[in-house]
Amino acid sequence: MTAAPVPTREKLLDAAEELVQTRGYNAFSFRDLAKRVGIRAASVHHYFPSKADLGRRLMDRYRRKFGAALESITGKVRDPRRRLERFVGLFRDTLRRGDRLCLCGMLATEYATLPARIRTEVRRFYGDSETWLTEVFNEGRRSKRLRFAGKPAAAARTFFGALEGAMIAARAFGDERRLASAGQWLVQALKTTA
Amino acid sequence: MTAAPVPTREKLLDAAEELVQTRGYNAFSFRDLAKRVGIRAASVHHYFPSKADLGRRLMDRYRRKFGAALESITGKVRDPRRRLERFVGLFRDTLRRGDRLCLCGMLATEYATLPARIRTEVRRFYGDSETWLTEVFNEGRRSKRLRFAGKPAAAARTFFGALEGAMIAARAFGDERRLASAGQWLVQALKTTA
DNA sequence: GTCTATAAGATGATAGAC
DNA sequence: GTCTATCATCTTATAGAC
Repeated sequence: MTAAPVPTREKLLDAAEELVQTRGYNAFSFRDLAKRVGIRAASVHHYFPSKADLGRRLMDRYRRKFGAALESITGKVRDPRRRLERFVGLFRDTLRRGDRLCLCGMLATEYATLPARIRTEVRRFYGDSETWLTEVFNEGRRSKRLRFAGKPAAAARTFFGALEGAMIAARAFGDERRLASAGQWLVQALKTTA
Repeated sequence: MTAAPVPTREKLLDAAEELVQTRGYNAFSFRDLAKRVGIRAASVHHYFPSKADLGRRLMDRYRRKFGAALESITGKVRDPRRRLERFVGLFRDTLRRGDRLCLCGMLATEYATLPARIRTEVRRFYGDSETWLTEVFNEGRRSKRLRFAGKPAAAARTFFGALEGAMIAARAFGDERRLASAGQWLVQALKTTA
């Protein structure tokens, strides 16, 4: 039994993902990236013609992976309240794996400086996440497991944004409990709000 | 009656503030900054020896200005719920003034790349804001104008982080209603949560 | 696929003239 | 205070050898 070798392209995406999640798109270079993978900066261009292209592929892959994680939750967990807790768990896992932020939150903050291609991917990630959450809030209201005022889509956006914000603060303070606490507070509020 | 001329130092801080709030600390240069003020990049060093120093002064000034705005709210508005609405209003005003993010939220996202001096100022901003909000939540619970589970400090952190996150998304979508909607949702939840 | 070499420009910062 | 000149380094990207 031999482990399949990781293609250089995947190694590059993995390393770039970590760099963007921790430092940001504007704060890493092809040099940084190449060094981590053990090749030269020029060789990165063989896989990704430009930095903008790399950024777009990165966000695209991240969105797909996140989407798969959401599908997994949908398949395994029925209760809307517990689905939200699992959603929070995805953010917590990301933060724990090397003080990373959500790639989407990082890039959204850098939005004004991003190439159009990457911007589109960022918005798509918001769209996917909010669509999934909206469905959870819909089902939660129907089954009376979640109580909240207003439209489910508004609750979904607020919930998602609140986690992004909590994650950013949690990393700045080196205290992951800030994220967990925000998640608990939000779910608690959704149990009891009229 | 002649308007007092704005000293170059203030002009630099104003221009830098706008640049960091929109583009980020890592995405602006002394050249960008100097060009906006009408001097050369080298001259900026006369006022701020290094970029790190500029960043620190910037965050310090921003924190003081924001603190003054909070004091003003405290002096003018009694009702805790309305104080929260005014707090949200500060974020909305910032976003409207040229699609700016909260300086603190921007720098917190870039935290991993920041000099220690700036990091300290970022955490101080969180501290000040959360302290003010905690007092509002305390008073709100006492007067039964705000209802929420858990400690006031936890509610304060979640509230603050949620606005930071909503602001980031609102700018990416070019839709300030995303911020207003999140603010309303949160305040609404705080009226009715057990 | 990876390299070296190179381009053309940006970056933060300093020295010293005016 | 502001400038020009300069530095050493980094940046994204391309051309062409191996």
